[in-house]
Amino acid sequence: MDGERRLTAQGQERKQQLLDCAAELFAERGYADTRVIDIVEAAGVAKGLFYWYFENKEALFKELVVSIRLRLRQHQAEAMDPAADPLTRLRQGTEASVRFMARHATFFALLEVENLDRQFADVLRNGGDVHAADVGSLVRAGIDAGLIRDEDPVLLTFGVIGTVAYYSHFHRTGRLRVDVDELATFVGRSVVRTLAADDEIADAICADPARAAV
Amino acid sequence: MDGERRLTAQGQERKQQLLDCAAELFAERGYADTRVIDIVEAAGVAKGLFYWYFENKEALFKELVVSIRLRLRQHQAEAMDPAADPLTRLRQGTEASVRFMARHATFFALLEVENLDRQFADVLRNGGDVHAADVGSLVRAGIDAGLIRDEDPVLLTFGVIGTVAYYSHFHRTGRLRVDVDELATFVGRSVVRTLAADDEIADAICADPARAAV
Amino acid sequence: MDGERRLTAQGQERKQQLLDCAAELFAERGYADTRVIDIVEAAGVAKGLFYWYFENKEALFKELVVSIRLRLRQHQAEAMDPAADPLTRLRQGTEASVRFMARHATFFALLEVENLDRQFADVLRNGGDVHAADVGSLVRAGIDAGLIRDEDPVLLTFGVIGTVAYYSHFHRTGRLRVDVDELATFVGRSVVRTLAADDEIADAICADPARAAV
Amino acid sequence: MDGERRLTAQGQERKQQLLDCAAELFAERGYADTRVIDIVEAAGVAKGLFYWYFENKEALFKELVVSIRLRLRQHQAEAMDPAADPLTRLRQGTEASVRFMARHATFFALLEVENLDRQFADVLRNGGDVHAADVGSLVRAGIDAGLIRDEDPVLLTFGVIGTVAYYSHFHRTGRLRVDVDELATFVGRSVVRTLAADDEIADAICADPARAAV
DNA sequence: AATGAATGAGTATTCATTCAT
DNA sequence: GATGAATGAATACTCATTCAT
Repeated sequence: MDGERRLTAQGQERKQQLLDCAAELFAERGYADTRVIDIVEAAGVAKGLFYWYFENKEALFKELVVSIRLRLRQHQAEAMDPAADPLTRLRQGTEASVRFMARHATFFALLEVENLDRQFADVLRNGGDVHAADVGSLVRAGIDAGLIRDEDPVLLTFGVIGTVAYYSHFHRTGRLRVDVDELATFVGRSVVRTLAADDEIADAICADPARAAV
Repeated sequence: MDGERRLTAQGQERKQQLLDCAAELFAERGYADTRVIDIVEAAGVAKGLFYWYFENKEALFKELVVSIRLRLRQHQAEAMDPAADPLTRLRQGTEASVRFMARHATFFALLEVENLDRQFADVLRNGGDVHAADVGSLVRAGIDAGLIRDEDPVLLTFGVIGTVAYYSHFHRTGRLRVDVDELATFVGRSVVRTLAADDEIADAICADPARAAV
Repeated sequence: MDGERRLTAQGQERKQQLLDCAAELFAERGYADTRVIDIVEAAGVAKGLFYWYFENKEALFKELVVSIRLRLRQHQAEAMDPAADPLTRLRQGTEASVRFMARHATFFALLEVENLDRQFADVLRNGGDVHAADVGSLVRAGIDAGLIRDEDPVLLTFGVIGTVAYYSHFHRTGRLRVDVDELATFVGRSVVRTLAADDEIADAICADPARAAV
Repeated sequence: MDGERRLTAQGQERKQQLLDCAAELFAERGYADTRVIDIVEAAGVAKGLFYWYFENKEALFKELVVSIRLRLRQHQAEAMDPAADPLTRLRQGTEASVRFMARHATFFALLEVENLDRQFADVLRNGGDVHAADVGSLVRAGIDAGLIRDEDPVLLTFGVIGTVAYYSHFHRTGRLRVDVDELATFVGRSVVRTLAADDEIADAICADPARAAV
């Protein structure tokens, strides 16, 4: 109704509290199986208060998604050495993504709602497109630099995104029982090897010990 | 209560009809947004008949999942040359999977429910595990034959599965606008390149024109 | 539809089989919780056959009630010495009733439906009225003979009926854990004592060892 | 889930209103034939509110049963002279019960569900057991005092309970068309006469004009 | 800001009964 | 007589959202 409600500091906290409780519950049970009353009970407030902070359940979810996407992107940016070559940057971004997704596993379970619920297609798609653009420009730069195989950059781009997403998924759902560090390194190298124009380049990039610590 | 109802030929047809209608609707609108009445209306029968053939909505869904998994596996088996080396077989199976999933895109949208709905975790997980075992044994054989990089076979296996799944997903959801043949070939090669012990092997396997036509 | 269908000998048997199965199930679970399909499954026949023998579920129930009532009445008649005085006859009838109801406990659980389901009020009421008339005439004869207290015969009559019914109920439902013979004797004496004009008469009647063996 | 919801004064009223409406409807049509919507419509509230106050239809019914039982017991307690002998107290309790059950005939029709619906067996049984214990201790005291015949106290106890229940039943269902006062007096005397050790005692107790006016 | 009572649209499931074969 | 597929009316319960206080 208000579009954007002006909140006091205390109000901000309350809202964040609701967002956090909701995120955890959504991740645990999924969107449909999490009732508004579950969220407010987890936060220890009355049902009516939910609608003081959020338009409705859907709005909260979208807010959650946008915020997670944003934080992931920031994390990736911080992990990538601006001075490095595109393929190294991709490796760094990949490792950072795997780590971040493992650390916020509950959050990312949410994003997979995408596949199901048409009602969220737009928010999710939008976030995905931004990410695809980020990766895409690196891939193109890598091709131009002769580091990455000269194939359809769109296909290569989705390969990178998919690899990260799927390994994270299997890790999160417990099918892949390995250490996060090991996983991040493996996925980073895997991406490099798939993209690299030849073995030599791949080996060189993979050998580089300077990987982001985030 | 009945476990397995004995059906006449006509009954079998009716049941299949309901399964088909349901599959289409599930794919279109998702599981939750497809009501039982939608299914029976699509089939042109009365509501009560649904419960003659199925315990409930959930049971129908599970039956659907199991059947699709089964058909995919058969398709893969047919596509793989029993006489070929493991890596070639993986390439054949990968291509066949991409094609099959593209052809039955509506069906496979369903399988992604997995991520969301805990109530189906077991059926879906089970199907996934069977598949993982299939791929895993090929990967191991490939490593033994020196064709595949000597790394953790479990990680490699999930890389293959994830690559196929994600490319199919992006293709199905329209983010990847390419021809199925092109996609299948690309994914097949991509998998080979990621797994192959070195460039030479990868090139040799990828150059082989003898790919399954299914 | 047919009102009265003409049945072959085999048909009669089939019908009786359905009646027996139904009686047992009704007694176990009550009328509402016994489905037609439970009855036919218990009898090992198809659902449709039920409606060959009975108008509907309600009709079967009523038929059951009438038949049980009839048998009880016959049993009582056989137990009562035609030559005996009214109070002795009441004692004999009472004992016989208790025994019969214990023997057919499952049947009699059914009759208590009366209290609940308005739809059966008439059949049940009707049966009860016949019984009340039987007992009533004995009570009146007893009063005339000076054996029974000179009070409102209607009240006394319902006292007899109620005493039998309630003791049988408590026995059937397991609240009263005594031997049937003991119970029958006790109830018989109890009725006599309540009705008898004085202690002497009561003692005399109760002392009489000649009780029906049915 | 909530166990016991904390209610405001207004809430208490609303809940009682629903209980009252439900009691009336249950009595009129029986439990099964009273739909939740009938109850809320009678109370003039929305369907959903029912589930704010009660877990479900069954829970409301059980609450109703417990409350009626409680009130009956209080009524009996008030009617019995603490200084009187056990047999007199039984007579007083009996008369009070008959009056109370006549006054709340609609309520007591409900309790007879017991016979049918296994789902309520426990609540009802429990209430009945408490009552049986109350009566039982008086019976035993009467035997010890030489006022009551020296027979199995359990059998005698159920005789008292059954007599009251059955007379009330016949009265409620219209088979016994007498004045409540007359009925109460009659049942009281009848119980006394059945229990009393001899005529003299019975006559003495019955002659006592000091009966409870409740 | 906060409460919690009130609303009501939405849906899976049951089961007696019918009927073509 | 017998089968079992087909029908459809009937109903309890959920939960997002609103609103008076």
